[in-house]
Formats: sequence, C-alpha cells, structure tokens
Amino acid sequence: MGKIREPIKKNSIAKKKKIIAEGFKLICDKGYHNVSCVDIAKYCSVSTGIIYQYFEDKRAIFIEGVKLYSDKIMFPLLKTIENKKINDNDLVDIIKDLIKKMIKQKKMMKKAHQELLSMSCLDKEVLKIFSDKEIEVTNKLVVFLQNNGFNLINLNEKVHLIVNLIDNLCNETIYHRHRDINYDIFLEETVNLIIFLLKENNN
Amino acid sequence: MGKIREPIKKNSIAKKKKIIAEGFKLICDKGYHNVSCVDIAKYCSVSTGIIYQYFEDKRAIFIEGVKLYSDKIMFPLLKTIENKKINDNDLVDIIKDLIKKMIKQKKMMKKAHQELLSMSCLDKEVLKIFSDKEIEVTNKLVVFLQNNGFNLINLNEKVHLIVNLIDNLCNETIYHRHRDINYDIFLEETVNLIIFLLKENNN
Amino acid sequence: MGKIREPIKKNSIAKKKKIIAEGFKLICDKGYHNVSCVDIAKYCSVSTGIIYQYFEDKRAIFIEGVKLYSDKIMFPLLKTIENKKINDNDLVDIIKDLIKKMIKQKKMMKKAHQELLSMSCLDKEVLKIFSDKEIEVTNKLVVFLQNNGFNLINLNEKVHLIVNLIDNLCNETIYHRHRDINYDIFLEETVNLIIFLLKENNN
Amino acid sequence: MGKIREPIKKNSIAKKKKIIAEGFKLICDKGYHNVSCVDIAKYCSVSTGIIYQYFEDKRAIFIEGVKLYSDKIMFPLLKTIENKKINDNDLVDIIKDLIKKMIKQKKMMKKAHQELLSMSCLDKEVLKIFSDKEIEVTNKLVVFLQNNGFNLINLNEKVHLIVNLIDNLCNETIYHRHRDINYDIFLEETVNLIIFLLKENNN
DNA sequence: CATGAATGAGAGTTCATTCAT
DNA sequence: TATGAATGAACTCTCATTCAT
Repeated sequence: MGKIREPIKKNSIAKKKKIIAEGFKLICDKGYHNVSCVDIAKYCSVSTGIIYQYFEDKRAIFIEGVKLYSDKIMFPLLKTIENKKINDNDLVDIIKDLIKKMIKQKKMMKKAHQELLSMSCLDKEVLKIFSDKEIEVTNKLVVFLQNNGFNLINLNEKVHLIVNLIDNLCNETIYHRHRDINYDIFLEETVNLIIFLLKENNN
Repeated sequence: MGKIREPIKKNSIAKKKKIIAEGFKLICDKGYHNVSCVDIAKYCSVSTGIIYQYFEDKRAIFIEGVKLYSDKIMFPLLKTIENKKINDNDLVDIIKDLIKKMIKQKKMMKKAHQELLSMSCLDKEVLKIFSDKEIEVTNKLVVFLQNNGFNLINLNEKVHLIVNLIDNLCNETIYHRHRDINYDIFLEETVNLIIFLLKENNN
Repeated sequence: MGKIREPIKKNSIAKKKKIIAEGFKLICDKGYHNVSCVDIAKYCSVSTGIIYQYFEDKRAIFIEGVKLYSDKIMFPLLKTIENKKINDNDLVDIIKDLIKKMIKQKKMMKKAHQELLSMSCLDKEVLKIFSDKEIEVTNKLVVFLQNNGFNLINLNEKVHLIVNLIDNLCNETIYHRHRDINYDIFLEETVNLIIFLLKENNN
Repeated sequence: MGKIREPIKKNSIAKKKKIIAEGFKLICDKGYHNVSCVDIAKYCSVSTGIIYQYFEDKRAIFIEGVKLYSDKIMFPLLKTIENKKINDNDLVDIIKDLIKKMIKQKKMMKKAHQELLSMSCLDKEVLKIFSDKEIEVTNKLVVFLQNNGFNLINLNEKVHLIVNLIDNLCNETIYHRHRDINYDIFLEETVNLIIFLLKENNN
C-alpha cells in the first residue's frame, strides 16, 4: 500500500541517502539474495521500520543504488575518456591504456559487478537503467570521436560494437579464464578490430 | 550428509530425469529464487521426499539441468554449424543465416536464457560449465574453419572474438533494444568484423 | 549465527520469561522429544519467530528452564532444611520428616523429574547444572551439620552418601515399586545408615 | 495395525535376532533419538520393510534389545559374584574388588548405559524390565549372602541398599566427577556402610 | 517521525511408514 | 516373503512486513 514517504528534514534526507549508499554496498557485497532488510537496517544503523517508510522493499533500495552508482561499476569508460585527446600516432597505445584502466576498475568492483550483471538479466528496470546508461556512453563516445576527427558512417553502431568488444575483453580477463586463450593475443586482436572499425572507409 | 541416493530401477531413473527436466524448466520459467523445492515436487508430481533423496538441494537440480540443457539454450551455434560447408562466395550470407537461426533459437528460450545468464554471474559451478562449453564451441569452430580452408594465425582467439560478436548481436537484438541502434546496420557491421577477422593476413 | 537477541523492554523480558516457564512446563509434561517449537509457541501464545530471536533452539529453552527450576524439582532438600535446628533427641524423627517432605515434593513434580533425570543422562550441560547444584546442596548440608555440632571427618563424602541415600529412597518410593521391598523397613534401614554415618567416630 | 509377524524360517529368525542385536547396539551408540529405522535397516543390512514386519516400531527393537542385553550393561554385579566364596577376613577386599570390576564393566558400556538410564526414566516398559532385573539381582545376592553365613533380618531391604550404594559409587566415579569429592574416601565410606549393613545385629 | 519487537507464512528438510514389485 | 523406493506430514528455522510504543 502506498505508504512510501519522502523525507523532508535534512536529517531524514541524509538517512535515506545513507540507506541507499550503504544498503547497496551491502547487497553488492553479500549478494542480493543473501541479505535481508533487517541486515540492511542493522548495517546502516537505522530501524527496520524506517526502511519501509522510504522504500517499497529491498529491491527498491537496490534499484536506487543502481541508479546512483552503476556508472562507476558498469561503465568506467565514461570517466576514463574524459579530457582525453587522441592523435593518429598513438591510437593503439591509447586504446590499450584505456582498456587496462577499465579492467583495473572493474576488478576493484568485481563482486558488485557480478551482482549487477546477474540482476540485469532478470530485472527489467535494472536492464533499462543500464541500457540508458549505455546509450549515454555511446553518445559521449560518438561526440568524443567526432571531436577527434573520426567522422565515419554508422558511427553509432560502430561505437556500440567497440563498447561491446572492450566489455568482452574486460569480462574475459576478469572472469572467464578460458584455458585455451592467450590474453595478450586476445588484447591485440581486439585492438585490431577496434582500429579496423575506426579506420574503415565503409560502403 | 551422504544420504544422496542414485536410482537403480528403470522407473526411478526416469523419475530423477523427470525432476531434472521439469524442475529445470520450472526454475527457468519462474526464476530460481521464486521457486521452492515443494513447488518443484508438485510441478513434477513427485513427493518432496524423493527430491532430497536424489539431490542435495534445489541448486543441485538446477546444476544438473544446466549440464543437460545448456547447449540448446546458451550455445545453439554448435548445432547450427553441424554439417555445413562454406565457400568464399556466399560467406556473408552463410554468416547472416547462421546468426538469424541463433537469434530465433535463443528467443524461444528467452526466460531460461536470462536465468542461466543471471546464475552464471553468481555461481562458480555454473560459470565453469559454461566456460567449458564455450571452449568446446571454440574448438569445434576452429576445426570447422580449418576444414574450410581458413588457416589463420591466432585462430583460437579470433574464434573467441567471433563467438562474442555473434553473442552480443543476439543479445542486443533479443534484449537491449537500444533506441539509437539500427539493428540492420548493426548486423552489417558485425558481419564486416567477422569477415575482417577471417580474411586478415595478420602480423 | 549470532542472531540471538536479549529483550530490553519490560514487556519483552516478561515474554522471554514466559517462554522459559511455560515452555519448560510443556516439555516436562509431554516429554522433550514429543514437543516441537511450534507447540511451545502456541502453548505460550507467542509467535514461532520470537522463540528463535530469544533462543538458539528448543534445547536452549529447556536448559534455561533447568537452570531456573531444577532446585525445586531435583533438590527440594535445600528448601527443606532451611531454618531447621536439630538436637540429638529427635534426630531420627527429623530425618524421617525431612524425607517424607521430599517425597511429597518430588511426587508433585513427577513428570518433570523424570524428564530432567532422563535428559541429565544424555546432555552434558544438563548434567553439569545438576552436578553444580548437588555440590551446592552438599556444601549447605555440611555447614548445616557443622552448625549443629556434627564435626566429623570426611564430612563432604559422608554428606554425598546421605544425599544419595535419601535420593534413592525417594526414587524407590516414587517409581520403582519393587514388589519385594517393604518400604517402611527400607526407610528404617536408610535412616539407620544415615545415623551411623553421623555418629561414626571413624578412623 | 497388527501386521507384526513372527519369523518361522531359520533364516528369518536369524534376521530378526540380528536386527535386535545390531539395532540395539546402534541405538545405544548413537542415541535413541539420533537413529532412524532406515539407519537401523542399513546398519543391519536388511530392508526397511522387514523391520516393520517383525517390529511395531523403533521402540520395539529397543525394548527387545533391553530385554536381551540389559544384564551386562546395567547389572554386571550378577556376573561378578558368580562362583565367589567369602570369609570374614577378606570381606572388605572382596567388596572393593567387586566394585572395581563393576566400574570397569560399566565404563566399557558407558554410552549404552547412559541411553538405557535415560530411557528408563521415561519409558514404563523399560523401567519394568529393569525393576524385575533388580529384583532378580537382589534375590541372588540374598541367597549368596545366606550361603555365606549372613543371616540378617531385613536382608532384602539391606541388599537393595547395598546395590544402590554400589550403583551410586559407580555412577559417581564414571560420570559426576564432583570436584569436591575424594573418590578414594568415597569408596572407603561406601564400603564402611556396606560392612555396617552386613554386620549389624539390628533391632 | 522513528523504533525494533513481534508476527506468521513459507522455505528447506527429515523420517516413520507404506506398498508396488 | 522381502525389498527399498516413495510418500507426505511434521519439524526447524527465516524473513519481509507490520504496528504498538
């Protein structure tokens, strides 16, 4: 029943923010299904009752957390390309450097990353947030590339492919550990593809 | 405790298989966390007791199901390339056809596919099964390509990339629905990349 | 896991006490193995949940009950000798009177007594509680006897024997009903032994 | 429902005996409430079905076991005095020796002893078996003492007391371990009492 | 507004007993 | 007769949610 209430007092607003921040952290850490609302309340040093005044349920806390923090965990690319300039000479190095930074970031958030990935498979709202965020990333990359002289056709779709390629590389490196893959070669081949996409004078 | 029993009688073996098949179906349909062992028992028309004689717990049923059915749901590529021959002329068409078939298959198993993906993010054993299966797919594709005259260096890594590219395309098409993407162009560009990988005289 | 909580509010403290008192009563009445936690909850008019917030499990309720009520059930001797004075003339009568009072008390608690005895055979913690209580009883009796002029050697061991003799007599009378025993004579002989122990100028 | 059947074939009779012997052993070992009928069946290498054809339930197996084997566990005194002769000179030594042998025997059967003691507190049938056995023991001891020249009044009751005293001593020694008791002195005092009982020219 | 004790439905699991083979 | 697979009621325990204070 619609008893959800928005905090007005400064103090209460801070409390709600705390529940999102800390609660989201706990969920990502322990796993969504291994954490109860009482756990979250305790972890945030608030009463269980207050949680049900600010949030529909556990999922709502998670969703709010996803909205606020998914950038860092799922899309480190955004931060990484900010204030970058590229010139043709060191294109390969720049891409490699960027990928390495992303891997590092994602590794730091491994647990959270897994949890978010898992939830995004099942929860339409989470997926929507990610889709929107991906579009944002794509758009920024498109602008970024155009500003750096890459005026290609189908740039939108190419950027999507690039994002996917980088994401795959990151995930392969962090999780899969396929025994039969040489990850250095995998990196080279991925970069090759990205360069091909960026250099292509298609159609 | 080691109370898990292996069925011996024909009838019982069938019953265990039924629990895996139907139980896995139910889990994929409703979601792992929305289904209890009692639900599974009812759905399979068996007693709850028998479930605990054949399986450690709910997860064990799921894992068995994954082992048996993950091919069809996660790796339809395997079936799709069997008994195929390719010649240079229609390479593009063959790839496109293959992708379309895979999308169709995955769409049929959408719910199950989501559930498996989600679980693979959290459960090491599930991930392991998938990793192993992926290696198998890669190896078969490598052999397949070699049999068709594609003797490229880094073939292993390239095939991995191809599998990823196709997988991404499938997922994009089935789930993401990014508003800003033209999926026909996305398909063209993906195929372009695959062809590039297959034609490349690298290094 | 450490989810056990200590009640703070007056009301809750009373509730926990109620669970111990009534739960212990029910267990003693019906038998430890014939009573479930749900039974106890219903009998105490509380929810099952609260039981698991205050107690580890059923056994914990029983143990708490034993700690609180074992005096009355197992060691009525303690209460019985309080504020007694003895002089040589009526020693026999005093002992007989004391024994009769104890039998009466134990008879009232027959079911509980059986249950406690039974559990003490199997449960080390219960046995420990009883052992400690027995030592307390012994010590008080020792002091009591010294205050009444019985300064014997090996008083500790003698008192243990006396306690045992009385206990045996009680149990024989309440339970065994050996057909071949004349319980009046059995009482006489037991008192004889006690007197012998108290009068002995040993070694 | 009265489906209990008595085995007729040699083979089946042996099977029933086996269930009693081995089943009783298992129950005493693991504890009555920690062993299921299926456990017993497995332990005895018989089918669960057959158990329910020969016995009402688990308790029935236990009762049969008690009937057959309780002598050794609860009343080692019987075996110990067989073919003994006593003369006044070494009466003390004989009693001490006897007690030590009993303690040794009971120690060997500690687990079973505990279980039987525990059950005897709750189960009237078990208690009856023990009561009858105790009467038997008493009677044999009475005859034994008369044969050795102890023609005392109230011999029956005295023997009961002696049996109790010895039993207490055994139990104290094996289980209680009261910190404040010196068990050598306790033994001395107990023997003193027994001698007193045997020498007394009462009334 | 905030608290956290209390609720009770429902999850996972066991086991005495039955019954088809 | 003997088997042991199967049953399902009953047990222990958890947790999202409520509500008196």
